[in-house]
Amino acid sequence: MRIVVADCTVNYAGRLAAHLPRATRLIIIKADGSLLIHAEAGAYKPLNWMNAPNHLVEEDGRWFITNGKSEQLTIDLHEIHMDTTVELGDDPGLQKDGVELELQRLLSEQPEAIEEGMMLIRREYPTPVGPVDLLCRDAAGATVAIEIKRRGEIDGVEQLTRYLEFLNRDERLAPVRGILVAQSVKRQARTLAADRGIGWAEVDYEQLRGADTDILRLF
Amino acid sequence: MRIVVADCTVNYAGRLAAHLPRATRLIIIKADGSLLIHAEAGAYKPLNWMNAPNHLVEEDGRWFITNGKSEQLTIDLHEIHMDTTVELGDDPGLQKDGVELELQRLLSEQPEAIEEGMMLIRREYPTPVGPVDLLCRDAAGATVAIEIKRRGEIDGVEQLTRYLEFLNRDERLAPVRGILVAQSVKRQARTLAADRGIGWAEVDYEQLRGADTDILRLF
DNA sequence: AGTTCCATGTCGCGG
DNA sequence: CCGCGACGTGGAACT
Repeated sequence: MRIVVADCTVNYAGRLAAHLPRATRLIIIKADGSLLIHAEAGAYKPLNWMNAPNHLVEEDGRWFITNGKSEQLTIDLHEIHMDTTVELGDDPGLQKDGVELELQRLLSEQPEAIEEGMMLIRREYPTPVGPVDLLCRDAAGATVAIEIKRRGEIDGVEQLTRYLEFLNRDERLAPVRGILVAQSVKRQARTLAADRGIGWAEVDYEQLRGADTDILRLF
Repeated sequence: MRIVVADCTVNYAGRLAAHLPRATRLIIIKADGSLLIHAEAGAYKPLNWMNAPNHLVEEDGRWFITNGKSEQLTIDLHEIHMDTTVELGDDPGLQKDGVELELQRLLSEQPEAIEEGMMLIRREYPTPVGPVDLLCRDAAGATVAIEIKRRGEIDGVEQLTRYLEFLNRDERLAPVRGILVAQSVKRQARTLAADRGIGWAEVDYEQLRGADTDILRLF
């Protein structure tokens, strides 16, 4: 990783055109070639960047970075205040915990946590407007579409509405009802869901994980 | 801006829980307090971060960063390879050109690029649920609401559906039909649009811009 | 402050 | 490789 602090002017042409007037900025070039330009303010998002893979040509005081998708970045370096290269090595990577995918995995293994007698038909059941998180059969034998969110908000209800619209046209499945499942379901989402005849349920992530561990322990 | 390269272990607890095993990484602390942790690979997005405003406490070999939203980041510094502070100063900011707004401007000048005989009534036509990008009249004299996106996806159809719902209550305009216009319209968006009786059209940005230049040349 | 919507979104997964 | 949806989405504009 090469770390440069320099007075620079930057131009980007690609998905749009962008220009950075002369100022002092931090420029990072990573081992894979990706390049970031950061300013003093505003976290997270670089002012300008170029993702790997790309090609960097350095000629006196000017860098040209191009990639295969006809994007081009030009950096004019007026004055260099720092130019260091450090070896970082591979990163073992981030371990996340508590996101939707994990919730989906846990619930697909314990659909009865949503409702007594619920059984999984299929995870990621495809529809013309996208896959339903879980398609289940309830205790009475009726089909249930389940949308899982970390936080249950209005767009979760909208999404589920679209799925139900299409699922209910399939004679083999209809009638299909829907349940929005989340760690917490907001008031507005509850209201809209109720209005559309869609159910909702809150589940406890820690408890699900506990049960999951218990299941593992049986084997 | 403080630039640190160090062997570190990181833990984040907040919107989710995340853990970074020990490895060498780049840590940036900006003037506003925001903190970024970058690895050798993967551009743009930091492995972990903490946006300003936040509070940093440094005690031997360990940093605690907390913010008002009960998010917490802990960094254990095992070995520091670099620790530099540089003064960057204010950034004049980025000048952008050529996103959705530009597409809207071009199409408002060339509505016939969407459909033969189309004429502009008004750009950013207001409704109770937000402004419609373009309100037009077609060759037959009927009102048309046009939603412009760079990429036509499902939420574009949803947005247009909401506008149409309200526009069609206005007797002076009704009946109003809708067209989703984008550089490319995805299959799912087409399906949903068709299902709702909404049209879609793809336009070529470069071609529009070319035509725009030609128009300018006439004057 | 809360909401909505864009983004050079990025990222990761599944077909 | 493309399509599709989540994201600690971030960030800006508007109410």
